Amino acid sequence: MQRIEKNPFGYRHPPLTGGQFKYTDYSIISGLSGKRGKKDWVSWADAELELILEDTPENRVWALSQVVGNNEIESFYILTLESDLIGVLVRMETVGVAFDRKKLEDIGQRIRTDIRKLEIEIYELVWPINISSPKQLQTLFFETLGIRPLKKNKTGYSVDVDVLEEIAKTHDIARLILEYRGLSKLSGTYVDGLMRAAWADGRIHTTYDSLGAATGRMSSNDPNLQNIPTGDGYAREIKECFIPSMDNILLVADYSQVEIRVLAFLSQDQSLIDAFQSGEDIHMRTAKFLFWENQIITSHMRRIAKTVNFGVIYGITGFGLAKTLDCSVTEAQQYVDAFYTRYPGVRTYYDRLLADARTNGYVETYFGRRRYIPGVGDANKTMRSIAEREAMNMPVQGTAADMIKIAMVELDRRITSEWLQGKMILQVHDELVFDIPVDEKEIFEVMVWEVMEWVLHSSWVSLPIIVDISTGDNWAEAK
DNA sequence: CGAGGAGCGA
DNA sequence: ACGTCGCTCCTCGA
Repeated sequence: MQRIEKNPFGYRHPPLTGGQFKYTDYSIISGLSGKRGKKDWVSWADAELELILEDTPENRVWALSQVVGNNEIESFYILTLESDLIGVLVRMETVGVAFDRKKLEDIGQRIRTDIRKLEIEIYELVWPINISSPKQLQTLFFETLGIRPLKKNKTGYSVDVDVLEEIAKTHDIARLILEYRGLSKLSGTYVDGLMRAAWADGRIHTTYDSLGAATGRMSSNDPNLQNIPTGDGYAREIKECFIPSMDNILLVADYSQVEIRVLAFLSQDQSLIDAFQSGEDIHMRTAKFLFWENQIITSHMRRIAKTVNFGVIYGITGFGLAKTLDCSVTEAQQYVDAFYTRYPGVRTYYDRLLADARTNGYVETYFGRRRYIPGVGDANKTMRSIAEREAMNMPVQGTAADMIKIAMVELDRRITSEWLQGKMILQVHDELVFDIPVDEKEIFEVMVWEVMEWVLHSSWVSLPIIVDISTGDNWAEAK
């Protein structure tokens, strides 16, 4: 059998302004067995990949087994899904997203002006200092100003946003530094970064790593388009720079609270399912459980409930929740306990999940994607707790990732078979963005809605999956 | 050039 | 120790 050299199916993108090239790894084997620790991918270099070209079930499983060993073969469904997704991602990367560089340049100038003003204000209070140096800020606050440190990190005392918010109550300079930080982030990562990333064709072409996360989520890099700011002000203006192609509009479709719905689906908790079937606001429902059933729920109470809902998915502890909510550990623990009391199926689901993880050494999504978690058997309590949170989170995050990947493959297929001009251009974990002609708006709305909601259905439980769709002349408007 | 801190998103 | 998953920018020291 002929051995194929590494990256035989490499796809080369059109040249950048500076004559650089981007390269999309076209292999389907890389990483399919999941990470064993940070960045510890299974190598696929020695697989005989021509078998994958033949694309038969036996060949795929054989090729995979050459790399990962027979005991850790991924489900065939996931292997097929990842294989099918490769071409979809290549098309998305190649099309890219249109980008308004002039507008970003203008935004950048205004941000830089604001930064200079802030620098002057800060330097009137302290000079000399590098505001971007945590080390120097540490010296300023905890030695020069004699403030009591709140939080430690590996190298000393933290000066992150939580700490500075606290210091800002008594020292104005902390507030200025926070403003400076925010603007610096926008200027460096988003204005300068995106300006560098824009191609001569006036578009930005990210690169997706289909197996970028250990849970099955994708990641995006060069540039990362999955962490474009969402806020108001400059952040919103930056997002407005992402625009449709000439005469087109952007259509954004995003899953509503998909991870909590997935938790309801996986755990089969009747109370959680009822909440979604009734169409009630899930955070409001949890708030009623955590506080008094008939009491008026304030926005503050709803915020706590929302934090608890998300926290549970991450395997949060009373201590961690207390830190997030800035309340006592006792109070936070009461919230966590109340959640599990009112959604008892979630507790039994997690108990069963962790027991299975200890038995099998892995957890898996509804569709059979696996993550190996050796740490669940670790003698060290800290290591074991970390592993348990990973085990609890993966099936939820991973099933949501499976869902949107399945939808992407199906939507790509329909766009092609129905000869539509619109294109799928971006994925942000629970959101898909399409660049479409105005006259395809209704077709896309119906099609995207149908496919995205269809991917998680079963005969024994009816759980509503809700997709919100909106359109606009830029990414901020369409969101 | 890499580690660490920080901050942006889901 | 203390909530999951990522990527990129900056500083600082080898």
